[in-house]
Amino acid sequence: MKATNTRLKILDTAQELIQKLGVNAMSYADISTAVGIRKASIHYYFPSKEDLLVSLLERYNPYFLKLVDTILESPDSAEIKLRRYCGLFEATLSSGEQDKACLCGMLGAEVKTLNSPLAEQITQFYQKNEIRLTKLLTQGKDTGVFSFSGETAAMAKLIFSLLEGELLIARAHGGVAHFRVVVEQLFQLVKA
Amino acid sequence: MKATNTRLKILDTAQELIQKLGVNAMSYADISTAVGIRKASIHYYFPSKEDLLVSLLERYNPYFLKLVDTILESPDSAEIKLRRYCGLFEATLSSGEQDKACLCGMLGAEVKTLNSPLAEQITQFYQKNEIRLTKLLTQGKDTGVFSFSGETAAMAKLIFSLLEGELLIARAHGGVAHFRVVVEQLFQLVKA
DNA sequence: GTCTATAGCGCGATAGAC
DNA sequence: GTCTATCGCGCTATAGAC
Repeated sequence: MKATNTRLKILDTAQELIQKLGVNAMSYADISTAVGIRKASIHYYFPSKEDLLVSLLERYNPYFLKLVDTILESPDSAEIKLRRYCGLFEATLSSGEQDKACLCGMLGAEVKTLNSPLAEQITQFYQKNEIRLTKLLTQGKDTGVFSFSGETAAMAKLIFSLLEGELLIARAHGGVAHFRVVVEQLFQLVKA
Repeated sequence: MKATNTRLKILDTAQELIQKLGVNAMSYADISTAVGIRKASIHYYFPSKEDLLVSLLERYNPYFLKLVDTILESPDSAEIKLRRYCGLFEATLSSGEQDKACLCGMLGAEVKTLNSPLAEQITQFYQKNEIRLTKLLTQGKDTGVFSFSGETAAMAKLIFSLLEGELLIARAHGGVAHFRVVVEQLFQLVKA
């Protein structure tokens, strides 16, 4: 697991291509062009495409969840924390020069074309986000900044599906403006 | 008649494959196996893959929107209407033997790999659903069965993104049960 | 309308030189 | 580690027989 520069460039490029186009439209040829190496060199680091995808999620999931944990452990109010959490998704949509979706959102759409180790990594990403959102919402209710009917865990599932779906919808229709409208509406629903 | 039957079988099969696997994982070979004809015969009806996709949306969009209009024009309460609207999505998820997402939800994820006539058809599907949801919510507010803060149009966008996202998430994690939990939570948020 | 046959390309993957 | 060269496969698409 040495972090050579080439290896990192391959991972970065593959991730960007998947977030933009999807797994099944991303190819070793695309990566080799973007990185400036030959296809065979990619196989040196990642013998099969599945190896590449597994490594991608082994890097992405902890990375993203670490960002979430940093938000959760901050001294901010629950409202600010939720805004920062939504901001992670908005940043994905508007960073770089192209519209990107969440890596696990894209992979989720195409999950029926993937093998079990990958499917489980995707599922775990969803679960862990729901758990963290549940904590965040619980804190918000306890501190009196959030108020909504229904189960907190159900609300967490709702928010996560909303953000993942919104990321995919907004790329085709409405862009960042659409995303922001929906996030503001979400706050209308949960604010005390 | 026989010709028409074959054409319909091709469209049905292509739609099911896309809803399950995505556009870029669906192939003429898959369709030919399922329908029981040869690849060349599919090209007789749909010369290029893009022709097939355009025809698919020319059929799917009016079909789905007609179902929605039937719900809107019914004498049901706004709450029942919204339940029936969500039911259209749940039926997609649980009908047949396999998990399927919304056709336009799947295509939306892979929209960056599609040409402009298709991208516009997808965008229009989103817009028309948001417009109809806005009407439904307005009626619900006017009749006193719905009550929520914020703009009605923003709430419509939120609900549509939620349902599209939930369809994709639930296939990988939680299934129909997950879907139902989220829909129930949605009703907690909008009910007066 | 449906078939066989095939063209032409891009894909993931491997062998072996350097 | 990176390269050239190549394999075998699956893809979209076309030509032409029936």
